[in-house]
Amino acid sequence: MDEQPRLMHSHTGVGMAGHPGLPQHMQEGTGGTDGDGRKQDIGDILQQIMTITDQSLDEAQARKHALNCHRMKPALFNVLCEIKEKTVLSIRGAQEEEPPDPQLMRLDNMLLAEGVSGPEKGGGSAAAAAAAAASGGVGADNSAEHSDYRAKLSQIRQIYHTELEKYEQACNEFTTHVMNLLREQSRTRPISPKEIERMVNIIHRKFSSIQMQLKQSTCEAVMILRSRFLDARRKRRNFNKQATEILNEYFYSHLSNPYPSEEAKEELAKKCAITVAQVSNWFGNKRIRYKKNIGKFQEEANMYAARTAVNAANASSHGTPPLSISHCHIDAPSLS
DNA sequence: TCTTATGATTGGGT
DNA sequence: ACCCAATCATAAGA
Repeated sequence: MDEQPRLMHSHTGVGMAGHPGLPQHMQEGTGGTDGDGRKQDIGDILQQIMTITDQSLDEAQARKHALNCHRMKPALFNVLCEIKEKTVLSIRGAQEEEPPDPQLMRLDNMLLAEGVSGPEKGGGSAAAAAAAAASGGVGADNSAEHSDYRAKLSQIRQIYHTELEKYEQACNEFTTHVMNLLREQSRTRPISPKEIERMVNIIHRKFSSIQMQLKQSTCEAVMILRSRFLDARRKRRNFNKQATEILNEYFYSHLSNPYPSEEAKEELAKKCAITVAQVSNWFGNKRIRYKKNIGKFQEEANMYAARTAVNAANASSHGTPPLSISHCHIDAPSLS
């Protein structure tokens, strides 16, 4: 226990006043008497350092060894650690355990939803499905339509993952390095395991803040990609022929009242593999455009009327008339 | 390249 | 909430 003080005061009485290596203001203490005492100690130590010789180095080495091997050393370090722990706790307060950052959670959720941070293939399908629904593409051209989107998304995903891995690796390397360093130092200065843990936490927090930046920029990239590829207006695709025929068939066979009910819209949407909203859009467009130029659509109207008539005839010859076809108007309709 | 067709959006009305 | 009308932006055709 008394080794340390002896070491500190082994060469007492040699003041530091006027020492060439020290700036003047260091010597003119403004603190109280306690500060003066401490400065005196520091002066002693400095003086010792200045007068170190090979011999004294050996001597110090021997002393250090002796100190390390002292039977009371663990106890001393324990006490010192305890004192340190208390001061640290009083300084830092109770803000150790912070709740998970809501913004980080939001970013995580979004990345997961976009299939960037999720499992390799499964996550992507959700975004692809959303893309399909938004663009209104159907069937075969669907996959071709979004292969580009998916390629870009997976590119983002790859960059994200490699970066994340890099950060993680760097974090782990740094953490182990610091831990080793602290463990090494704990032999010569009091460091409690708790302190090491705290240091590790600090490092992790730093790295996770870097990760958050990565996540944020990834999110931005995905949003830009989405807005570019999924803006249906930009990437408008015509409905396929079959869907258009189904819609036209309904329209011309209900020319007197071309307003499908919610249920009818749903059925049409299912048949055409498009959304109900798209069905509504189609009918809205069709009605207005038909009304604007009935003449232009006359041929089309006749064609569909004839076709439905043929269908009806065929169906009735088989004994089962179609449910949906009630009547066919070839004349000008009642749109107004 | 210019024109037309077409799906989606917007704004106003009921 | 639904519709109409105008408009946008792109696809498809000439």
